[in-house]
Amino acid sequence: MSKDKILSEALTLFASRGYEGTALSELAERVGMKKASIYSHFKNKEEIFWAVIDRAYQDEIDKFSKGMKEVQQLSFRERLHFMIDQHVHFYKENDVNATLWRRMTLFPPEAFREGLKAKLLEYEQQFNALLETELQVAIEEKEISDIDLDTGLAMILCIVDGLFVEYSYYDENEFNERVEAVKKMTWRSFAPKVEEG
Amino acid sequence: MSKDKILSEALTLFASRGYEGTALSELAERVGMKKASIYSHFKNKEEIFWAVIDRAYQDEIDKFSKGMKEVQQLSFRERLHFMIDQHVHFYKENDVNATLWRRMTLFPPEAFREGLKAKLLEYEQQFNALLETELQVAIEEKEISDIDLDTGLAMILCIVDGLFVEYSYYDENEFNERVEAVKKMTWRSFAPKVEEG
DNA sequence: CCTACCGATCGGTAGG
DNA sequence: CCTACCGATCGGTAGG
Repeated sequence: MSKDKILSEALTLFASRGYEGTALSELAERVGMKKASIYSHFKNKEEIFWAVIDRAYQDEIDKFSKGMKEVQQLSFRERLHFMIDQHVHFYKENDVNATLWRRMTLFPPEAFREGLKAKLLEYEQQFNALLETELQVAIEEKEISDIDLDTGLAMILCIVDGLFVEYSYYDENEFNERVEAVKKMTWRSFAPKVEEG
Repeated sequence: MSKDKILSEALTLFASRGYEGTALSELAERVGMKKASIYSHFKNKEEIFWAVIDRAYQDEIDKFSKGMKEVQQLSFRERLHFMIDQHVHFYKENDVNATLWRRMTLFPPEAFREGLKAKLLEYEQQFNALLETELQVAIEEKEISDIDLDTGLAMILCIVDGLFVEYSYYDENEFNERVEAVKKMTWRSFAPKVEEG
């Protein structure tokens, strides 16, 4: 269907050039139609934007929650590393989606700032709920130090956000080394003080 | 001088709307002249861009190295917290400079990509050299665990990058709490395992 | 530093 | 899904 084709080409363009930087004439050319014909599928450019965003958002949510179900039986340390890896994997495999997300989080088109912020907080809440349970169980079972939940949560989110940024400005090898370093250090920050890791 | 005024207004605009998103007509209006008059100070838009970038780069370098000199006598734990605070302070006080820098790093205008990358690596090398010395001394004096230098470096950079992202999407109170949480956890990741912090 | 202008391109519409 | 447009705005120039 050409509506899908419009959305997937728009995703690529919005991610690489931004919203205002994307011309509908170029979008049309990639899809293989004239610019005016786009308007028989979408009301205007803004409607295309939100359709693209909604799709990218659902993709991210689905992949993350599916992944976490697969590692329930592992230790907290392993689940922590898995969580970080999974985000990294997302940046790599799904480069366009992640780039769009990154761009729209950091530099939203002025008019869409509020709407995008709402979507982001929605995602964070789902992520937080999941993480909070993880931490609580790990503390109760003495897998990690008795850390304040919000403190531990803030740390993991900060790490994930930091790697998110760094992915786009280091080359693959350098980035992979950084991921391993950060996983190691992050575990150290959670580990019970008495045992040496 | 109106050349300075052009540069400082251009900084604000490039940071908040990006290069292509900034219209010379708006720049002129903010400066208080007509668009055509800008061309008596600069050859074209591109020349304004590089003048702005060069200035922002020098500012960032100067402020960071000046700050670090003032805390040489403190403990590593305090210097670590100071470094994080200083970056946070930089985002807050000097929001425009930092925002421009990050935007141009992550989403450079296509034509300027190579030139910008060179500037970034230059900055990172200076930052790394400084951090490396900090870590080495702290390890030798047994203030922190015997951690691989690159690993420790990667951790601090990741934290700083993560907080940068988060600064733009949390409100002030929430953000400040996250900074404190992250400082605490980051210190835990460096601390010798035997002493409880 | 200004007025007056240029060609190119933007998002969007009319009408088929 | 097309041709043929629209007004608005872009970066930049001529000439004073």
